[in-house]
Amino acid sequence: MKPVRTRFAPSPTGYLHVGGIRTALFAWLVARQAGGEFVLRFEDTDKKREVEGSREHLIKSLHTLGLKHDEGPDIGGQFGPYVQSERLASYHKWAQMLIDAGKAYADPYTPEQVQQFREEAQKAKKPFLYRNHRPTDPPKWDGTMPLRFKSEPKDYQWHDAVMGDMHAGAEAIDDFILIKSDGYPTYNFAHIIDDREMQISHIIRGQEFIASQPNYLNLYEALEFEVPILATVPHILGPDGKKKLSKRDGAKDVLDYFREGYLQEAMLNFIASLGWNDGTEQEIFIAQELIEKFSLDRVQRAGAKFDESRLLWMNGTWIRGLNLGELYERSKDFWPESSRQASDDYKKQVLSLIQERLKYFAEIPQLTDFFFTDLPVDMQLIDGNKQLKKFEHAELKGLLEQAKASLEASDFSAADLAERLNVLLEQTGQKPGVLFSLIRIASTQAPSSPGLAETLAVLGQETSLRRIDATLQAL
RNA sequence: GGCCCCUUCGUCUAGUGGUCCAGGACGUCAGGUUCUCAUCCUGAAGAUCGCGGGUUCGACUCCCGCAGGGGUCACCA
Repeated sequence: MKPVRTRFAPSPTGYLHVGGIRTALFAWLVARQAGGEFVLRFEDTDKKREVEGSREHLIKSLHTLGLKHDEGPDIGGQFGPYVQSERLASYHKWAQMLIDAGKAYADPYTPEQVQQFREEAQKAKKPFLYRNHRPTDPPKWDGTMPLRFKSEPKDYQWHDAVMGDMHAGAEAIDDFILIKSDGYPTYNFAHIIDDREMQISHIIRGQEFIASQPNYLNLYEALEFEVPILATVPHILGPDGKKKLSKRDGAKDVLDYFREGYLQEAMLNFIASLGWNDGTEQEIFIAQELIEKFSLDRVQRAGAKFDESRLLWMNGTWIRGLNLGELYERSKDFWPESSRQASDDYKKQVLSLIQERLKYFAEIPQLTDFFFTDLPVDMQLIDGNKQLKKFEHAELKGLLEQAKASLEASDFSAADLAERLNVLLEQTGQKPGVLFSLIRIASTQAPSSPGLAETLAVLGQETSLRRIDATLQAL
């Protein structure tokens, strides 16, 4: 049994979205499960499409999700370099071997001529096959023309760890380009050489490569390479459920989710369970469980739609599961401006009150602002309240005066406050819906808040009474 | 158009011939938890298993056809 070595091989052409990161996650899980290596490789053979800074961005995305690679451009490894543009000598060496064996030849046509062949095929409603135009006496390859693979078309059957048994006819095989006229290899050629030289055991990649697989098999044969285990992962579809999730259609950068305060664990859990399950009814998985339970053959063959509401739920579940100290550490960048002067201890008290209503950290400001600053008295909160609007302001004022008197005598522990609120209920003969709403609105000026007694306890006596006074004056 | 892949509640899915007039989760709706929001709990609606044939005593599960969706047919990956 060969050691398991998986790879994630993005081209540095931008950021990583949820669909891309899932392929990386699966590769990482397979490696970790087997105690193998997870390799990062940059496929930068298209210099025109390269985006400045995307290499760092890609690495950061991977690491933020906890997908640490064992070998890669930034950390090296014994099979480097891990950047295709630095491996040109290798591609040319193998290309020369193919030429010598009569299995590769120079493409004498201009791009315009090839394009014309393509259009003719299209017009005839036939698939375009370059090999139908294969030159009988190609010139010697001097590096200024593309180098093409001289294919040997035939039927193929192969096994895919996700898709199962696959097959394709000889018509799927063509003379594809190995080396472009700029001297760089195509993906089709380079990845095969790299995977061989880096001793990659599993190729886990997106569905867009399925149609090329017969070509690759043909090339493996010509090169006399062993074919790695193949696993084709279906695309994640956008919310419209049609097209694959793509940057062009506004798919979010995974780092954007972290900027909004999604937890790494939730994201990992969500992405893994999009199109994969362990056969039980378990929904929440920690990374270690994913490593233990993941298997390629339980990955769905159909593409799954990206459902953000499920991610939101999952993130809330993970937030609720964190202990307070951990939650506080993670949420530090998300507190509102108004909290700047507040102590860590105070903020932790606030956090414990909102923990169960928090779905992602970017909500913290709107959930907590009133804990840090006196909001202006908004009579609409009272006049628009379905319980309170039935009362005259004078009546409400009387109720609030009674409440104030009781609160003035409280030690402001949550227990004492709860007790006093109960007594007030009896004394005034009012329903909680009336009395509590009134006090809550007066002391927070927020449309919603955590439980009344706890909120008052955290706000403290001085602040609570000051706000109640402000409301009394407005009534 | 050729080739290839896919098709179970709105969404993610369980399901490998009878235990499925289809189970779970998200979402939605209703009720409960002394106020709001959220959590939590309970309940409800929601899939004639894409359609049509067959095989079988019996099919979501096997076979054939069809339709729909997707991928691909680049000197992009």
